[in-house]
Amino acid sequence: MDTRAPAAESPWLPFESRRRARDEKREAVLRTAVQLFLEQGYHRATLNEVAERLNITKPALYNYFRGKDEILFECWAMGLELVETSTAAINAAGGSGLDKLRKMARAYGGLMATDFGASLVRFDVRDLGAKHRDIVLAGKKSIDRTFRGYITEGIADGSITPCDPKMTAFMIAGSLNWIGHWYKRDGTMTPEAIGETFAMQLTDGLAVRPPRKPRTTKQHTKR
Amino acid sequence: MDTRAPAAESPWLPFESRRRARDEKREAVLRTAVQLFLEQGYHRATLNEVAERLNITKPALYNYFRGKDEILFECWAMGLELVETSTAAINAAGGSGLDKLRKMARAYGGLMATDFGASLVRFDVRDLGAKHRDIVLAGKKSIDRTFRGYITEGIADGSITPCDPKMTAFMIAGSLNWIGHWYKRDGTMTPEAIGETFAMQLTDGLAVRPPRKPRTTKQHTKR
Amino acid sequence: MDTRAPAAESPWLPFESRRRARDEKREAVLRTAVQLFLEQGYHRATLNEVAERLNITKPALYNYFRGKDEILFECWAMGLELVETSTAAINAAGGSGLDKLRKMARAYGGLMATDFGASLVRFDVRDLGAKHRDIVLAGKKSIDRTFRGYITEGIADGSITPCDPKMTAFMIAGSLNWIGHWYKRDGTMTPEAIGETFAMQLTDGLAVRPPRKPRTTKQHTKR
Amino acid sequence: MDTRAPAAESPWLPFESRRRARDEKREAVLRTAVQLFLEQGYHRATLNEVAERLNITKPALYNYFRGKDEILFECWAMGLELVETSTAAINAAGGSGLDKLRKMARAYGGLMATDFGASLVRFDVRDLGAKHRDIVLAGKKSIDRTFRGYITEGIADGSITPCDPKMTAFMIAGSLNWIGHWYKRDGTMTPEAIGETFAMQLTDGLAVRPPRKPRTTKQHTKR
DNA sequence: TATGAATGAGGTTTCATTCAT
DNA sequence: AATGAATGAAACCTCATTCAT
Repeated sequence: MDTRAPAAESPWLPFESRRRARDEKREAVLRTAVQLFLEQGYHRATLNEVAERLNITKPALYNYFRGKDEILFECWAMGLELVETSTAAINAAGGSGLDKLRKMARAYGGLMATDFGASLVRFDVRDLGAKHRDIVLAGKKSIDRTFRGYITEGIADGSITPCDPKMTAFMIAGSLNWIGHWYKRDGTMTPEAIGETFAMQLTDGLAVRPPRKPRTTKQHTKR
Repeated sequence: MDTRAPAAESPWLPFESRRRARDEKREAVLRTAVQLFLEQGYHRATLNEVAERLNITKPALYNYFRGKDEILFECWAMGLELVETSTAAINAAGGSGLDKLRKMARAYGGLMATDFGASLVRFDVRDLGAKHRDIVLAGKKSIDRTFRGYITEGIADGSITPCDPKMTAFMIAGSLNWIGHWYKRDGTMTPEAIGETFAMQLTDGLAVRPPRKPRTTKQHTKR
Repeated sequence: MDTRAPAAESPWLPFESRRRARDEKREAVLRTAVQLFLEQGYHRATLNEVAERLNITKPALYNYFRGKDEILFECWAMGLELVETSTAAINAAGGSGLDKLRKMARAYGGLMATDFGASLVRFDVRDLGAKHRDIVLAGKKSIDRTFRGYITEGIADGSITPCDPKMTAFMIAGSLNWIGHWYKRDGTMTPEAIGETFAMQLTDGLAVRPPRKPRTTKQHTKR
Repeated sequence: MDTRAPAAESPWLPFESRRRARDEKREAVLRTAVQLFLEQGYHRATLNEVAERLNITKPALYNYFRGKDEILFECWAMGLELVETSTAAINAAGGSGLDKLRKMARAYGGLMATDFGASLVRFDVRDLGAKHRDIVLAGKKSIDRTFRGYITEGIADGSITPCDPKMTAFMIAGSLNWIGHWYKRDGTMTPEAIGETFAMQLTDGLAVRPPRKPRTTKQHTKR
């Protein structure tokens, strides 16, 4: 019942603004849904409650999404997009393999403390339709390839100690993924700090170290 | 398999053997269920299919378990038991903090490639009743404490480079937990090998290293 | 069958009428359910049959009630309301204790020949949830208190022969309650007639009688 | 399997005693069942719990009864038998219609405070199979006829004020039946006392009274 | 675009009952 | 006579989804 009349000046704006309104609502649904899905788990969460939290009714959701599993898919899509943005930036910035790996760990670790980021590891691809599932699996594979790629690169350019890239990627990514499971927003560390810590410590063992002088004093990252 | 002749000698054996039969069946249910739950996810898996795979009918399951969620709980309980057995052995063997941590990583990583081990990280505690949930959460907390304990010990005894035990434990355990998500039985590496690899690489960065001479030949991490 | 034309005049009516429609349906469910419950007994009656009789499907019932036992509770609530209405009217009208008791017997006895009235004595409180059960028990207690109150009043004001109010109330109410068990709608007596008969005969023995002259002709109870 | 040899002296006794044992067990089942049925209601009570209370297992019950509804029927049968015993005694003793009615009220009222007596009014004939149901209905009808008969007799012999025997019987029996619903064993009045009170008060209004002198002092049963 | 109402499908659970031992 | 195990039937309930308005 919005009765303000902008229609006079431009027959086009209302359409635009209407579309924008629509997109905003769609996003609102998504943000609410992802929270609920994370809170209660996809299966226990009901569309009814999603709707309730948005002060609308269940069928209204179907104006924005084709069904529950499409909402789920979009959560994943958002997460994947965030990751891709990060990797694009990292690739663009260049640097050694180790550099990139560290940046990636930092970024990805941070994302894991995010609703849409956590979606990547807290939801179950088997809840998706075949088509969507394939897309998501492709996205996850791509992330894995990114990690492995940086490691391989690093080994090649000498910044990373030789190792099995596949296993090492699993190790690092697994460690970061797990953040999505234990991170609580009320924790003491910010997502960035966690990403940073993990990035350093995880890659510390991998860095090719310059010959050290006999230790005299302890000189360490933390503390 | 038990071919010892029963009834003749003792009226007591049949009772024993009956109880054994019961326990065996209970275990069979559990093994079938955990596989199905892992395959399809707890919510998609139906008791009907569990029963079908066992060539019995659904209500027969209720002879062994009080309900679906009790089956789920027992999967967890099995996993926790396995972990506890491992830690007990590790503690009994003694050694430096680093030693223990490595052994733990090896054992725990190996378990993650196991059905009941994977239960610890693939299922959702919110699917349990309040009572069972508390037990499981306590168990998980205990595992976390074990990891942290070994790290703290190691720092104290000088075998581990000082670090934040909490974050480090999260890192290591997370990395190992992730095995439960990606490991497929058809993979090329045995669970033990994976546990071994992870154990070494994860703890390598933590080990306090003797002063090194300038590198001449490659003699890296993997020892 | 509301035939007043709605939508033209007011955008508000449709809402009203919709709400009314909803209430009417809820009531229809209740009337159908109470009949079925009385016919077959609460446990033998299935929601499926309730739904069938209403030409809807079972889950549709859940739009109006939270579950089978809530329907049961509402039957009771309807019955209790009817009784309360009666007692309110009786209290408002005033009169001697005996007067009130007679009116109450008449009204209550009549209700027992009613679906919702019979609910009060034909259903089992143990089929209710704890909360609802408490409400119903309170309601029953209140009815009992009403009977006893009238008797006590009557004794006090001299209209009723002294007696044990508790036992007498049990006696009278029990006698009336039983109507709910044997009354069949096809019987020869109307509910009102039954109420009347019971009211007179039950209270006749209680009435303080004026000294009689030696009986010469039969002039008894039935008046 | 029983190899103790009492057989020598009498091949007949063991049979007798075995049958007696069987009957005793059957009765024990019945007593336990009727209690449970009254406590929880027929449908909520499970054979499992009946068996548990008897320290046997569910299938063992089937040695004594053909099924749950047969147990229910036997409860009724016990109740009916008790009533019939009473009426037989009353009839044998003779007396006026009023006398018999009073005795009957006393006896029947007392029975209602009994497990098997309460069975007559607390259970639902629709839970029985058709055959058993017919038997029970016949029994209830017979009880009704007995009440009506005494009343008719009393009217005929002048001991009871003329009235509608059908309604009066309903009234009296209903009042007594209700005892089965409210009587709790821990109450202050014994079953006999209740029967007595009800018998007197219920029939008091019916008795043809001798001309009374103007009341001077209150002289009443209770208080 | 949003809603109330209704549906279909399916799942867990309970229990009386039977059967082989 | 008694048991453990298993079954069949059915009931309640939940929820995503659709449809008419």
